[in-house]
Amino acid sequence: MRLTSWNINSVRLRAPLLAEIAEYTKSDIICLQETKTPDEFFPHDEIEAMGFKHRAFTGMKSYNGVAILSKYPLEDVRIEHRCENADCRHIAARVIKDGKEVFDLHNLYIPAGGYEPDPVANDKFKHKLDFVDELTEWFPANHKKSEKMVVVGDLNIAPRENDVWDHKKMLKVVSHTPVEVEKFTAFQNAMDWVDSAREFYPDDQKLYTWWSYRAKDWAAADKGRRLDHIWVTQPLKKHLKGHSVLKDARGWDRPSDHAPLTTEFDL
DNA sequence: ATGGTGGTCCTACCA
Repeated sequence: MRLTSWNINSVRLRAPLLAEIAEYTKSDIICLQETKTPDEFFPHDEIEAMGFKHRAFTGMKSYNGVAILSKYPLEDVRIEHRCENADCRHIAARVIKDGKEVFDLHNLYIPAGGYEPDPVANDKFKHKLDFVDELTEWFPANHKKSEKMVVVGDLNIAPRENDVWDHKKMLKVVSHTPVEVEKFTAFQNAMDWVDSAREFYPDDQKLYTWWSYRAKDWAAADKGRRLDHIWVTQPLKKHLKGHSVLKDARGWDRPSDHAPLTTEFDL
């Protein structure tokens, strides 16, 4: 089974690229963030044609929006809200293969947090920190570490030194500040989540999933950040078979600023 | 130090 996560930055605009990515990554399941599309305009026909007969999604006009596209049945779809806010940033479903649940899948889009890394001066940064805090409490309150679970998404935090192009320069930049990393780590530890990327690309290697649109030559500058993640609970760790970032997709025509990432399971 | 780009939807707002 191959599972991909991609911040698509408009599912309507980039449905053709999605088809290429689905084929290229041979994905059975694709989780999207920033679909930016109200549910009534979700591009079902194009996605059905890609072979994803099972879809769970929640969207709104212009902002946010998450979707799970699957070749396997999805059950018990849950649309969750954090921070007493109606934003479409968390959707979950049970993935069913051969009549049995293989895992409970959670697709997240954590707030980006604005520019100023100060929760007093910047409400967006406060929202981001509060959102992560809520997740840290919510998962253990609603699930057990012994469950087979997967969390994917644009978590908008690059936690490790080699998850950014320059650790020292990035310490004051939202996405890599110490307070974000501290809360991110607490969230990860709360369920003993396994970071599937770092199972295959150790901490001493640079690994990114996002490159700014504003860079003149994003590939040459390579000032990336690893903002997107695929985590699994401990019972799934032995089923991890590989991980890759489709960096090439960042260089395709009219790209998202995020590259897709794929984890392969022997499930 | 600043501004650099892109999506949505028409005016800013978000990333």
